[in-house]
Parts: sequence; C-alpha cells; structure tokens
Amino acid sequence: MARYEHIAGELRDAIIRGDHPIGTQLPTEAELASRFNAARGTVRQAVAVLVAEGLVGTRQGARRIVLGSERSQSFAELHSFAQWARSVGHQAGGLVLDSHRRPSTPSEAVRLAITPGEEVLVVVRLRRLDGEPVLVERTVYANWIAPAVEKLDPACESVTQELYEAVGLVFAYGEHLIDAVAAGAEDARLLGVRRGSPLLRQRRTTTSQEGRPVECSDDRYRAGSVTFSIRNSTTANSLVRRAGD
Amino acid sequence: MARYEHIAGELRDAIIRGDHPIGTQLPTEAELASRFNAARGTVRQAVAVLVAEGLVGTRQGARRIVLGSERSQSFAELHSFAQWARSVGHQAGGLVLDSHRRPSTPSEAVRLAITPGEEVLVVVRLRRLDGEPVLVERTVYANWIAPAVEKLDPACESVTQELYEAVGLVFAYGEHLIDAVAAGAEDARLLGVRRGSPLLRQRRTTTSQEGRPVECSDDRYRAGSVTFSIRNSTTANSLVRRAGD
DNA sequence: GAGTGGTCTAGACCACGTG
DNA sequence: ACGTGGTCTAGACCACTCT
Repeated sequence: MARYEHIAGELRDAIIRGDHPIGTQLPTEAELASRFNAARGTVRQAVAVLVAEGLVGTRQGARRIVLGSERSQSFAELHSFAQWARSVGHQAGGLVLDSHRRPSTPSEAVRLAITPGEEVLVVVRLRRLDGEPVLVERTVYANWIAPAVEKLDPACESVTQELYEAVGLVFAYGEHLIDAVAAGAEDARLLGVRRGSPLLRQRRTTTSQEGRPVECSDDRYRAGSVTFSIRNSTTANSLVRRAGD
Repeated sequence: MARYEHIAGELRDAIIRGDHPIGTQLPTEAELASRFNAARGTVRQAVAVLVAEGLVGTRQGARRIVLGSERSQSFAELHSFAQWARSVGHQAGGLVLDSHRRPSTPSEAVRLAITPGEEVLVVVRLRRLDGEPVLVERTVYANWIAPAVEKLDPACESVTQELYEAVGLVFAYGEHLIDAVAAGAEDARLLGVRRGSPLLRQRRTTTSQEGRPVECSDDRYRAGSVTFSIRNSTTANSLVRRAGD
C-alpha cells in the first residue's frame, strides 16, 4: 500500500473512531508529517483523499475541519448491486427475465459509441434484497461483450464479478442520471407496487478501464428501498443537476 | 489564477472544443509540461482536476483517456436553485408560503449540531422554473441565522446570494440524500400534480465555510423537471447508495 | 525494454486567517 | 506577525502497459 494511502487510512479510522469529532480541527500538516515521518507532500496527498470523500473540509490559511464520520463506499459498491448489498450486510438475489438481441437505437448507439443499428443485447433482470424485489434492471450490452453475458447463469448473483472472472472485464468509469418516474404496468407487476407509484430511476452508462463503453442501463428502484447519498463542497464535486429530458 | 488551474482550463477547453474527442488519448505529462513550460507536478495537478470532474480517466502505465466532454457544474450551481437555473439559461422564481419558529426535533438537532428542542426557523418555499412550479422546499434554519432569513424578501430569487450580501454567509459543504416519494396532498396542490404521483426528493444539510451547519431541507421536485447527474470512477467517487430509511 | 503514469522527497515562496 | 494551507519546482525511483 502506498504511503499516503496508509496515512489517509489512519486519519479516517481516527475520525470514525471519534478521536476527531465532527466540527473539530485536524492536526496541522507539519504535525502529521513528523508523526508519520513523511514529507509534507505525502501528507497533503493523504488529506486530499479525505477531502475528496467529503470527510474533511479545507480552506487556505485555516486549520482543516472534520465534516463527517461515515465511510463512503467505493465505485464497485456503487456499480454492482451485489457488492453493494454485501457491503451493507444484505443478501442480493437476481433473475434474468428476458434476454434478446436487437438493432441498437440511435441514442443507445451514441452512449455505447457504436454505429446506429449495430446489434445489441438487451437483458431484463429482477433484483432482490433479502428476498424482497427492489429493482428492475433493463440493461443494453454492446455486441462485443454480448457472448460473455449470454453465457452467465440466469440466477447469477453478481454480474460484475462473473464477467471479471470469465473474460477479465473490469468496469472503471460510470455516468449516472437520477430522477423519479411512475411505475409502468410491467414495473408494477415485478416490484409488487401499484401502477403509477413512484420509482427511483438510475440511468447509467459504464465504461471499461480502456475507456470503451460496455453497457447502458435503465434501473428502477422501488421507493423506500434505496437512497443515493452525495457529499460535495466548493472544492470537490461530482454531482450535477440537469433540466428534465 | 493558479498555474495548474490555467492548464486545466486549457485542456478542458480543448476537450470541449473537440481537439481531443471522447475515447482518444491525452498528451503525455512530459509533453504538456514542456508545452506549458511547467514542472511535472504542476501538470499532474491540472490533470487531477479533470480526473475529478470525470472528463478524463487514468491508469498507471497507460496514456490518459478522454471520457466525456460536458462541463460539470459547480457547488454553487448545485446548492442554489437560482444560480443553477441561471447557468442553464432558465429563469428561477420563488415565493415563501410559510415561515414560523418551533422547537427542533431530535433528528434536526443532530443534523444542525444544536441541542434538541432549541428553536429553529421553518420556511416553506415554492420555486418556479420559467414560471412553472417545479419544486417545494421545506427548509429548517438554525437559530443563529434565522433573523437574517426572516428579513429576506418573500419573493427573493436567490436566498444563497441574499444571505451572502446581507451577513456574509458562505455555504461551502453539503450532504445530499436522494430518493423518490409519492406526492402528499400539499405537494400535489402546490406542484399541480395528482396525489401519489412520483416526486424526486433531495434531503440536504448545508454547512458554512467554518464547518457550522446552517440549514437542512427537504426538497421535492416534480417528476421530469430535474435530473441529477454523477460521474464516478474507481479512483474518484463521491456518490453512495444507501438502504432505505 | 522503452514509455508512461504513480509515489515520494526537500525546499521555496505565496495567500489567507486569526489573534 | 505568525501560523497554516496552497502552489510550484526538480529530481529520484517504482509499477505498470504496450509492443
């Protein structure tokens, strides 16, 4: 593990443990540098991690402040329903309801960086959390990964993990659009709610390590089952609000 | 402007302009360093900005890749409805429907870091976008800022800006919980939708520069009016999914 | 093996905040 | 005025990717 990661971990643990309660000041860079016997730059790199996580706030000239004490989750836990469920102590389940190929629509072609009309694989999955149905996933896979997806067990718990083990595919970047929609007839039937009741919708496009788009998906969560949480600041921010489309 | 900010700006403009299309490689650090006549560390700092914005992906040993070309918005545009509206070319409106003081609930006291039962100011606002009602804000202000809030014009367009001009208050950090809920009777009446129809709910707590909580709010957007957008990666991520509460 | 990004150091100077 | 964080430099070495 890199030196700055170790220091960041120590500081994060100390904050979570309550050694630095919310609202108090963190030690100075000079003090941390001598405590960990590292150069100032390394300490700054460590603190930058905590700032990016939203745990610590920073302003030039003033001591750094503790803003929060919850551990934020990793990309993997955001991307993979199963990995997220495991990390919060729940059991994920899944079942493929439909899987077929068809030509891509123009908007899918743009998102997957393929030529319009090129064939794609559409998979509809119902995902459960501790047995309760909470999520309908309608995922569109680019043609080059479709064969690997079709070979997966329909009841496969973690698609992400299986694809990694099967073909070494690593998901690395994601873009997510979040809004609310009314449940359609199929959504309502699958999730056990009334038609027109509120669902939290997450449309996402995921890209491999090499920057190649792999899939785009329309995921709909039953209201009350999942909440997205974002921390941001004047200096670190990855959230955008957009006009309806 | 700092040197690295200038370099980051040049690179961002070049990406947006299409000089570096999505999926292509960025120049190497050495090349950028000589082009901008800066040290490698400074170039790295510049590129780190773009990585945090989700515009560029990076892996050790491989050239950096362009992932996106949309400018991401600032904290101010996330926090302030009026500033966001202006930045996307729309006109924001607002009207205070109710404003009264009452003792804080235990959960409000925790979020605002005050003692339970201490008085707070509750303000209900209806916000419009180009004349259309799109958002009901129910905001709870800590006692120490309440007098300044009560002095504001009820039809005030930007609360954030007015509070800055009146008392120099700067909002700097935010935590946001996003989910979907059904419209209650009051929500439905104000937003002009049916009861039970889907709303996008954003619960937020905002903190001043000094790390002092200022307000917490329950904001409900009419479905279709607003979408939240997040970019994340294995190395930079500020979004968390949480189990329902 | 050559190229490229990731980590770390050591020191200098500047900008801001606080007392 | 002093303490603190922000910026910048220059150079070294390592880890990984690509061909």
